[in-house]
Formats: sequence, C-alpha cells, structure tokens
Amino acid sequence: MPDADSNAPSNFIKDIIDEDLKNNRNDGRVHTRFPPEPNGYLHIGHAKSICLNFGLASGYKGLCNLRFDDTNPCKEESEFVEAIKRDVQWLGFDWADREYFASDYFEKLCQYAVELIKLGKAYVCGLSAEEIREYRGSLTRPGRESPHRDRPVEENLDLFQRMRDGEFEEGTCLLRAKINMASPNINMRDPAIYRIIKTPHHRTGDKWRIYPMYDFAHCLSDSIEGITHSICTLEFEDHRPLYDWYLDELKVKCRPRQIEFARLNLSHTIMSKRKLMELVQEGLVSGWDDPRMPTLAGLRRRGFTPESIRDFCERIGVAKADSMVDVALLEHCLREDLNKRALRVMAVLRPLRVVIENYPEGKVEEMDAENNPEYPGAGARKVPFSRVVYIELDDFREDPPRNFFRLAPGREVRLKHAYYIKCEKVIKDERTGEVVELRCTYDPESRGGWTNDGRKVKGTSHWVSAGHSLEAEVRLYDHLFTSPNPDAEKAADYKTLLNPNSLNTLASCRVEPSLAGAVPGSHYQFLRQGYFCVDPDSSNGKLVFNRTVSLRDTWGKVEKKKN
RNA sequence: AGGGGCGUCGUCAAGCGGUAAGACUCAGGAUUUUGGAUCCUGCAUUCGGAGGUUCGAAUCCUCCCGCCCCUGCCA
Repeated sequence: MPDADSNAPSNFIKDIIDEDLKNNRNDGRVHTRFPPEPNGYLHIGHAKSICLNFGLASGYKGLCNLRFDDTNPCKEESEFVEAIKRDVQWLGFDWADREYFASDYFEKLCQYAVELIKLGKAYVCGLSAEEIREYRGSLTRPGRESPHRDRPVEENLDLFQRMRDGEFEEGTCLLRAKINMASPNINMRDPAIYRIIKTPHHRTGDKWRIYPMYDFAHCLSDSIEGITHSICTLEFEDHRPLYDWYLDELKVKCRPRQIEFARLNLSHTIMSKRKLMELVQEGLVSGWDDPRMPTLAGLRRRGFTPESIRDFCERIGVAKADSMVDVALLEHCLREDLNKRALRVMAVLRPLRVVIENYPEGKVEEMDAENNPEYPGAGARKVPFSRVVYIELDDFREDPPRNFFRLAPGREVRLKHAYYIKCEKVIKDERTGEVVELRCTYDPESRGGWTNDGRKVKGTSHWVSAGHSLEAEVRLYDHLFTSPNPDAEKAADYKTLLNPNSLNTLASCRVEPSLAGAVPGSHYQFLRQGYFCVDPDSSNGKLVFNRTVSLRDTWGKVEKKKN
C-alpha cells in the first residue's frame, strides 16, 4: 500500500484514501486541491487545510492544485489572489503550474448548465428572492414548487441564454436545479445554479453577467481538474448530496469524492474572515499583517516560521469533532523551532544604568559570546564591555523577595559573558524615589563570568554597554483577545473582548551593537527574554523588533502565583 | 421540530472486540555561565449516560442526554 507520510500521524482521511486505493478507484491516483476564495487573507485555519491537502498529495505521490474559487465578483479581488499565493508559497508548498481559477471554467460550467436544462433537470425561475425564501419552506416544513418549475426545455434554454446576454436585471430570475422541494435537506430544495450579477469580475471583467453558485462550480471544477479527493470543512457535509447530484446527473468522467473535516479553532483569537476583515477595516489592527492577527501574513511578520506552523498542523491532527486548540501548542512549536535556529543576542528592554566604579574609565573590552549554545556551528561574536552598562530594570530589586537571585543591594550577580558585579549603592530620584542608577564594583578575576574559587553566583543578567549599544523600538505582543473563545461569549460583541494590552511598544530599548544592520524578518533570541524578529518598519537608523514569543519564564510564574 | 454530524485526561488526539498511545498544559525533581534549553517523574481503574450482547466492550446493539451545522440569488 502506498503509504502516506511516514512521520505524520494517520487520520480518517488517510484511511479513506487507503481504502480507495485498495479498491483501485481513480487508477491509484491521489489528486487534491486547496480552493481559497480570494476575498480575504489566509489564516492559520487555512494553513491546516493547506498542510492537509498538499501533505496528502505528497504523501501519496500525488498532486495538489491551487484553485481560486472566484465565483462571486462582488467580494473578490486580485490583491487577495496575490496575497494568497505569497502565503502558500511562504508556508512551503508548491503547486507548480497547477494554478487554476474557477473563472477559467466559466464557459465550460455554462455548457454544463445548458446540459442540465436539456436533461430537464434545471429551470429558469422568476420568483423574487423573498418568494424563493418563502417557497423554500422551513427546517420542519417542506417547501413548495415554483410556478416556473415545469417550463419547457426550449423556453428555459432561451431564458438562460438571455440571462447570459444580460437582458435581465439582477434578482429578476435565476437558474435552478430541479430536485426536490420536499427534501429534508434544504440544500436539495431546487438550489440556485446561476444568478445574475453585473459587478465586473476581477479576472473576466464584464464578460459575464451570470455567475455559477458554489455548489455547482465546485464539484465540476474538481471534476474538470481530475481531483480524486475533495477535502473541505464540516459545514459542507450537508452539501455533499448536492455535490454528488450534479456529478451524477451530468455523468462526468472524473468522479471526485468529498470528505469533510473539522476546521481549526485556536484559543484567544478568531478565525472568521468577516470579523478579521472588520478589524482591518475599522483600524482595530494595523492591517492584515498586523503581528497580532492569526493571518499567515501576520504570523510571518510576528516572526513565526513556516516550519513551526507546519509542525503545529501535523500535531493537531485531523478529525471530525469540533475542537479548540490551545494557542500554547502553537507557541510550543514555535519555541522548539526557534531555539534551534535563533542567534542569541543581548538587548535591554527597560534599561537601568549601572556604573562599575572600579572599572577603569575609558577602558573597553571585547567579550567573547557564543551565538547559540544549542548549535556551536553558529559561532561566536565579540560584545563590548565598559564602565557604564545597562541592565534590565526587572533584574534589580531594592527589597528582593524570597528566592530572587538577581541583583539587590549588597548582592552579587553575573553579567553574562562578562564579570561578576556587586551592587554597592542605589541612586534614586530625590523627588520620585525611583531607582535611577546603580553603583557597582566588579571582580576582575571573574572575566568570562566564572571564577574557580567555588563562589556560587546564581543570578545571571544580560546587559549592554551604554556607550556602544544601539537604540531600538521593541513591540511586545499578547493575545488579541482576552477571552479564550471570543466566539462563544454570547453576551458580548467580539470587539469588546479585544485585549487592550495586546500591543505594548517600548521606544527606548538598548541592543548590542552586533545588531546594526539586522535584516527585516531575521530571528533572534534576546537572552533570557524571548524570540524577536526585525520588523519591516526598521530603517537605517532605527531598529524595530517584534517579540515573536517570550521564553518560558519559571520565575515569572512563581511571582505571579504569589500575587 | 426535520436533516446532517460529533461526544476518549484541562486542550488536541490514537484506539476499529482482548483489557486506555502520544503531544500540549499542569505539578514535582535533576541539571544548567539564559530562572532558557535538556533530562527524569507524576497526571483517564475509565471512554457523555443507562441498559443489553459477549469469557471479554471505548470498540457491537438499544434507548437517553449534550454540543455543532443547515431555511444566501455567500463560500
């Protein structure tokens, strides 16, 4: 049996494919497709589908097409087509030359519609939208048949042609499938096949005035492309009978099979394209690529790697039960990846000035610093050390709590890669009482951060030399929403659930000089703090970093518990 | 109420009649020149519930309960 991805876990879809292969369906071919509608940006939920479809194809040595489902010109734009291609590519998948559009098939689809009319299985209905709704019945009551349901084929053909020619106004008539108005499945109550839309299409311009509905276009597009397994989300389960009906009635050669799986829900965020669009349009975020957004563009800008997202998609599995995945898993995948690849560097986010009184004025030493302890091949660099340095405000406490082993009056701490320093004196702002500077002494014997006299210096602080460091802006991010499941909060509008502290900009951070000229998109670990990446907002003189994700912080947890 | 689905640890998720994988989270501990990383250990006597079949049931049967989706000329 042509086995799927060896390391990827199995799932019910693979079981189905295995079974199909065993029964020699589709001559042993496996051909999938990822079919986005270009009406917004791709998000992490789409990533699940992309990984699934492309992953299945490669696992079975098959193919996966990229197909834009562009059957509604009112909502779709070329900007989204370009963004989607960029994102799929970035995620690491290649559709080669199989880039298709449902709009490529408009002529063919129209012929199929004509065919259906000739078969007596479709008719032009002149009921208004409200009438159609009324005729449809309800969940419990069957619908009623349209008075136009039994129009002769010739008349339907003529009317449909005139719809196509643009003779009728929008909403005046539509082509419907003649199925069963009493079906318990509402999708089968004579669904619309073609409607009149006079808005120009982003690809075909004003060539068409009628557009096919999703159910009609999708199954036939799949068939035209030779798709064997058409994988979609759960809400289309009810549409499967219709998917099959069109293919059966039209007796197509290629019979794809639709399989539904549960879409991804991620805690502390939302996945609805409509809502994400609203956040963008109302300026609640800076754009589709705002680093707080669950969009692939946002995650990329935030500093997520494609590898970590693919790993995540593999770990969450594929099933049919509605689920809510904890964002902590995504963050775990990210840290695991970044830990291996990010260069370590020192940056002080909230600087506290430290003067080392016994260190010679004007002296500068170049300290050796490894770039990544996880990977010696990453090499080392020199970091300048001098009499005045900055340490993290948080690494000093005038009145240290229990188990705090950082700096405090009279205490000694190690400056990573440099020396032990001891706090001799605390200088405060006379008016506010705020600590503004520390006076310390260093131990010349501790160069490199170690002595062999058995001294136990447990605390290690990162630092930068005041005179050599560069100024930088650092953007700290937190969950976009305070609620773990914004969609489930029945009482509140999701916008009121936005986290007011999801962005915290620190304008006066100091970073080590080796960061000069760091390229947008590059990843670093700011020692002891987290993973950061260079934001495209950076310019020659001004570095801007995004905190991708913090490091695990066991001390922070201990402190939080106490409070 | 009609139809379609789904219910296994806090969260995902294996399991397909032979006696509950794994991951994340969480809690302990070891180790550590990042309170990082790494490494150990612990965490479902029970699978929505109740009956039944069987030597044996999360897996099969019956009934019940709960959750999700469907009445766009959206996808």
